[in-house]
Amino acid sequence: MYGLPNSLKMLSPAEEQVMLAVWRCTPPATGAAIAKELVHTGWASTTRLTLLTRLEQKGWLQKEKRPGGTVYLPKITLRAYRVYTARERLDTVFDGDLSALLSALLSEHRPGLPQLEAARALLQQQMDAQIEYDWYDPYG
Amino acid sequence: MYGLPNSLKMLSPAEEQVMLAVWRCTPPATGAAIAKELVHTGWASTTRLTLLTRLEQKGWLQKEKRPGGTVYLPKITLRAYRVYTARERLDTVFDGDLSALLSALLSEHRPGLPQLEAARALLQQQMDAQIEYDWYDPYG
DNA sequence: TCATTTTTACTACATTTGTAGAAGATTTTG
DNA sequence: CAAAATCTTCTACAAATGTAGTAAAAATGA
Repeated sequence: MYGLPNSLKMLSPAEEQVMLAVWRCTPPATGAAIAKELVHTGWASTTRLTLLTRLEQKGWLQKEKRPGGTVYLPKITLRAYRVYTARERLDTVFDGDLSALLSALLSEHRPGLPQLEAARALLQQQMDAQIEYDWYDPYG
Repeated sequence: MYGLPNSLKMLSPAEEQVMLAVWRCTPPATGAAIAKELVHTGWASTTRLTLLTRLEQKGWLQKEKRPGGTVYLPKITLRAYRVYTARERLDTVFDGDLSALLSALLSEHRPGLPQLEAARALLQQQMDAQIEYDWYDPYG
């Protein structure tokens, strides 16, 4: 449901920054809005534009010329990208081991209780669903 | 405690594969053992060696010539790298939001109950520690 | 130990990535 | 609308990355 089209390879770090900036904008993201989201990079405007163009060529964005300025529409949702990148790390570096990943995250970081509680609830919910599934599935 | 030395920038995908292969070996990792861990890549042996050399230059590995063959010693532990890369994704793509990351992981994947239970236990443990900390810390 | 196999060092090169100047097109503003 | 400010396109280029050949060195086997 959330996989990326096969043709989309991994983003380079600079490209990723641009995509994240686009996703941060209220759509449709205008050139100016994206620029604002990228001030922290200190890039020349041409650098930003080069990256936007490359992202369009690679199929991550769709550029649309409108009166008042060009807008850039993500072809991939942030949600899909998150699923993809999280999964990629889990499989590549953590051998698919969810608790190993979690443990790495917690080992340096002290998320607040609400964060932790929310995360735990998610897992609990997943577990409940799983149990129900096992219970009712005739092939389980 | 687990941060990478600042001088170490991110690994490229190919370099990461090599480091993962080295970590998979029982130390000390010999050239042959590493090669075995990388058969799936289909790389020419020179490709592998080029990458090993680059990793040494960049400070990820230490090469040691021994009678019987060179061995490669990781200067960075797998554990440290995992912490680093997990954290990097969390901050960059998930805005530091742990449950967002978790939710991305669960949305496509159906880890088994033991996996989920282990993960939940980890969180629970972290929460307990947190609560205790809040309770006793005079500055909390 | 000498030929055979394996490993390593050095070199090479195409592709991708990071970064931006010059110049033309567009938008904004007085 | 004309001048000023901004945006976009095209072009460029150095550095990093992916990939491997050639030849020298080391290990192995007979």
